[in-house]
Amino acid sequence: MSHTSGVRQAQKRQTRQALLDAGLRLLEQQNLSSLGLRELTREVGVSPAAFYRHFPDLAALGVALVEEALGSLHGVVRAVMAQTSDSGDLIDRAVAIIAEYVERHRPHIRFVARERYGGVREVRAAIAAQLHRFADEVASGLAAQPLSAGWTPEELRVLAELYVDHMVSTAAAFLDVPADDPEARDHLVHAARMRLRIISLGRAHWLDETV
Amino acid sequence: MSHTSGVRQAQKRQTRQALLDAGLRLLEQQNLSSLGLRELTREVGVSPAAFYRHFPDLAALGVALVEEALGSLHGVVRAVMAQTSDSGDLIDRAVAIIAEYVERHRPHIRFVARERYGGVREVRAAIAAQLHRFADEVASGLAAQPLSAGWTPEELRVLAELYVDHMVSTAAAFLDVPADDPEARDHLVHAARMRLRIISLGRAHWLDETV
DNA sequence: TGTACATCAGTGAACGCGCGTTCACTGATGTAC
DNA sequence: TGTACATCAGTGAACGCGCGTTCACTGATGTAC
Repeated sequence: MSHTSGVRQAQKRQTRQALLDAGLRLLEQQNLSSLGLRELTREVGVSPAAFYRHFPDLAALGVALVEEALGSLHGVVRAVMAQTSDSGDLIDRAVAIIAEYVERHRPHIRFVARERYGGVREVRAAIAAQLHRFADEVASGLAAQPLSAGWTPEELRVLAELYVDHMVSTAAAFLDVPADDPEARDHLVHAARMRLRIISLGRAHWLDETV
Repeated sequence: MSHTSGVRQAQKRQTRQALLDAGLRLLEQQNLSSLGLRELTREVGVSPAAFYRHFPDLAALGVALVEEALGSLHGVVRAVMAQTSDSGDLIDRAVAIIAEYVERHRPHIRFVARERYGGVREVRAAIAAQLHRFADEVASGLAAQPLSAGWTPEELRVLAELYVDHMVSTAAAFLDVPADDPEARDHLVHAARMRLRIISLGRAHWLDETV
């Protein structure tokens, strides 16, 4: 029908996606820098040479996986930050959202945790850029809150990074919880909430100190 | 002279240490799981087979590097925690100590950051065990402080983990600062202090909430 | 002190293996008329 | 609609290479007497 859709184009996209999916699957057990090109194409069921029709090398596939893993989280972060107050309710909801996101995207999150300080420069840079964007989004969400009156932009930025750090280390902690251990999960949820409350309490009293 | 010293024993230790040193050097640029045994022994100047006189495989060498990297930090952590108050002074000193430790053990810290969620199970487990011990040490240091009156052991543990998390992510951030950029370094020191102050403020007001 | 034997850290050659990349190709899809 | 040519995703064979591990060995160090 329409020449823009294109059977060929659709099939190519399909193979590309199969490479990404198989890569993610194989990367649950290993590093990107130890993943083999032949190992990957074998898993997909195409010839090794076919890989080059989609990516110049495995680093480029890794960068694409970063986008897949974190791209859709920006909307989530902005939505959470748009909610009004910093009450206990909001904290509980934020933790629940992180926990659920990790559970539904476990391989993606594991990949990001592994490669954040991993051996492939391009992938490290892509992850750092995404986390930087998260901090931007949290910072501008914080700036809109009444509690932030009297804070300099630099101070808000530091606070935002603290929240993002907390989000990352909480997500990484959830990775270690087996899917069938709700008790350990609850324990982690409880600890994450407490940590967030401590940070938020510190935030509320920050200006006391200097006045 | 003494049969316990032993020239042979000393030479063996020397080669073992050369393997560890060369490993650390090579791991500045790559993962443990992509480090080659032949690559390592070539760097040291021994035959590939010589490696097996010291370690069963590269994972065991990784575990030894974890001990080398973090073993000596426990004394430092306990010393910092033994100091009396949670004043601004103490925070500044703690941050300075982290910054200095990272600067003096850059390759070790980089290795730990890389392999914390890396591809080698034994090494991940060794790092997790060390961080667990740090949290224990911080928790028992906190318990001795007057400010901790009214806290349950579980709450103190969560707080300790928050401090350890902060220590880890601060150390990782210092890794990205080039050695010849004191301005970026100062910026990081400032941000790390602020984050620690926010956490400590939250700690000081924790009991307000539930009273 | 001297001698005869034991230990064992390190050697060097050999093995089979899977790797990343290249290349000319095939045949289904797309395009022009 | 039908035909002739262009495009290009995927093939399969070939390449040279470095890998981890094994093995019988060598020769300096250690030990017993």
